[in-house]
Amino acid sequence: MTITIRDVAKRAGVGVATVSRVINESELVSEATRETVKRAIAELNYVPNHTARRLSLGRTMAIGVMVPFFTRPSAVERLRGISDVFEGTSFNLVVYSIESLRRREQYFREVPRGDRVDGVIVISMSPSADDVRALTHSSLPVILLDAEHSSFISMLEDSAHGGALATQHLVGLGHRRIAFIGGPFVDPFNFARTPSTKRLEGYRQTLTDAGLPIHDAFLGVDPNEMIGTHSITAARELTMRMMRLAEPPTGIITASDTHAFGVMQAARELGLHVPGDLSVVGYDDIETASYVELTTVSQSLYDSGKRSAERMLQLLQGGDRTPTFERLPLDLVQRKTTAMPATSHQEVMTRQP
Amino acid sequence: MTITIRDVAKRAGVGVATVSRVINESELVSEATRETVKRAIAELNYVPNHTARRLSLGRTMAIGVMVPFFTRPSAVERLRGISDVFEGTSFNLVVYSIESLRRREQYFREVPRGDRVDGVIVISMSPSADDVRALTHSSLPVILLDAEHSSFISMLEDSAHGGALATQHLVGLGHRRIAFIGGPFVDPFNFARTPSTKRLEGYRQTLTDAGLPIHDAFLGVDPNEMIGTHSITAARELTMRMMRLAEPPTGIITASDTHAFGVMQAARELGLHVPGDLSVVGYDDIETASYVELTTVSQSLYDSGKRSAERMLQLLQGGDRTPTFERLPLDLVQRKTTAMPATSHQEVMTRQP
DNA sequence: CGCTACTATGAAACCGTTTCCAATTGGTTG
DNA sequence: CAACCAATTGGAAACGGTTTCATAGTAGCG
Repeated sequence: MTITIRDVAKRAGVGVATVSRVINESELVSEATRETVKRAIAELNYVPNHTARRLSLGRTMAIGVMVPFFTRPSAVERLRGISDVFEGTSFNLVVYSIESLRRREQYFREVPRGDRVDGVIVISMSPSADDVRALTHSSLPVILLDAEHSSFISMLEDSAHGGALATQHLVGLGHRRIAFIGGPFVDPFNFARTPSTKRLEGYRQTLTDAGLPIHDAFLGVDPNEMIGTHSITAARELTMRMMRLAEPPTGIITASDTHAFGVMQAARELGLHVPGDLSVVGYDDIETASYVELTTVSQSLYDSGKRSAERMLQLLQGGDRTPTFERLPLDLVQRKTTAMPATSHQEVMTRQP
Repeated sequence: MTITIRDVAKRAGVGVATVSRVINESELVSEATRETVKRAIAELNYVPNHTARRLSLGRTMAIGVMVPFFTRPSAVERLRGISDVFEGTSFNLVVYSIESLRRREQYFREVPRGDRVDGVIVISMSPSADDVRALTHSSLPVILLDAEHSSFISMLEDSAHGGALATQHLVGLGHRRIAFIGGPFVDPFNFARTPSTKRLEGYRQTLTDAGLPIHDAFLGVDPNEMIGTHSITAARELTMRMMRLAEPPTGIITASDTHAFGVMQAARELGLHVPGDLSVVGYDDIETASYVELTTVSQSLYDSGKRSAERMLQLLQGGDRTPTFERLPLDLVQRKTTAMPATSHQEVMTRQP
């Protein structure tokens, strides 16, 4: 049915080995035969079978990215960075989207075997002891992005610091009643603490340092199990509730830009002006954040994706594989959703019993 | 190095064929040997080599999605729909992201060969004559999403109708000076007309039908070659220019939500209130559109992705492959960026010479 | 002119599965 | 008890490439 290397060999009147050499641009072929073979390839419209090649080569020319919910905005940004790097190479990018515990287990079992990819970038997942065994057993190069483990090259932001950055920004503007909305706090896939947890810690620490009280009513916990799913509506409802308190917050910091969008939606519905009546700080700096002029903590998602892919490329070319830890940069990007608290508004609200 | 089916066979004291039968849950193995083999597999921690299996089987258990710039919001939405469907099956999803003409050609040449995937979903690309040949030559099932060709099952919205919907909405609200911002009008990858072009047609037709004039100054052409790249800044600048006209538009319809975001950004910078001073209509209804309460033409991106994946699943199970055309539904989603034109503002502006 | 050294080439082994086909076994039937 | 049948089983041939290794041919050199 399909044309194989043998058909080409027959047509060109040479052996299969020679055809293979021509395909792989080996030097060991005379100019004359090379031409003959190339013509035969063109005439038959032959394309080498990828699977067969993989099998015999032992290499796949593909790198795998394992990522939970790859359509989440932050995942998309990182993937864009990774994709842009591999675009220029002969490596293919295979995205393993993890949307259930079953898939997670399956992929951690199968992908590292090395018969599917030549390297793995794991995003936003702390590998379990079993995972580590699976990953190290194969001798595949591994990079952890937005996660950390002593056995692998890891790249991660300092979430607590990020939470502190956001909080300090509001404190600096004069806010004294600052709420936090975020979650989930436990990763449903590996039961580890999520970055949200640490961002919350940074928030608490900053308030304490500033001598400000920590109110339970100012902690909004997104009850969703899945990261990024419906976090907008969750944040919207939490905000609604908070803003109806006798003494509502004047500023809200969030654990993700998506949460921040929910907060802003609630503000709109309540007729509150941002930042006049309420300041909002996001986290991640996804592309959309700039459309709506959201003040946010920038994770340089795109750049970190790019960086991890470049690092992977080095590893594939025999680069040093000793585990290193890279602290990703974090910046507060001030846009137009934060301002000094409106004292007038504050007074009006406090007068309510 | 790695353990193969032969190692298992040796350990279990059986032939490789038997081991293979156990793996594939064939009935033709006695209960006793099945147990022995299973134990051996467990002891050796054996996992079948995926590539070898593919080669031997001729099936890949993967379906490919070819899509330009898969991190574009609209592409992400469609992918999410597709991904959600395949999540429940044993098929893997392989995304072929097309970011250059070179890649486009490479993928159209290689992917349809059938040694990589068992089926192809092509998004937002009209296949050229060569592509059609390549796609039909292999006997792979093919589905076109957001594109149309008589040789394949196609699913596409009526862009002209969508452009008309948006325009009619503004006309109905009483707007008489309506601008259009969109582009690119030619797909850089296949030199075909883009949906933008047809949306523009719908806009023009509607204005003509309503007896309204068509001003050249009210046509904003996004000069970007690449779909979705920097369309925000392009739209922002086009809006800036338009709003400084002696008689600026009171409403702007766009060829994508991203363009609409650019329009809104410009409005904010000019101190114009949306929808009080300017009405804005987007196109696509990407997730972000609802955050910012953008009135837009909904393409049901997620649903269309889902639909195409389900259809593919049917084909893979031997479903009918005769080319059909499915017109995707289109709806105007009215949110909060459109309203009646402000007559006062209009008057003020028209008085300027 | 004979020997060596090197280049170009093809046959065959290999990668790790699945599957066809033949062989063995044990049980049933006439 | 011979013959036949069904149920298991294993050897070997695919699948379509790459690569080792041996060999034929040729050029260089003394």
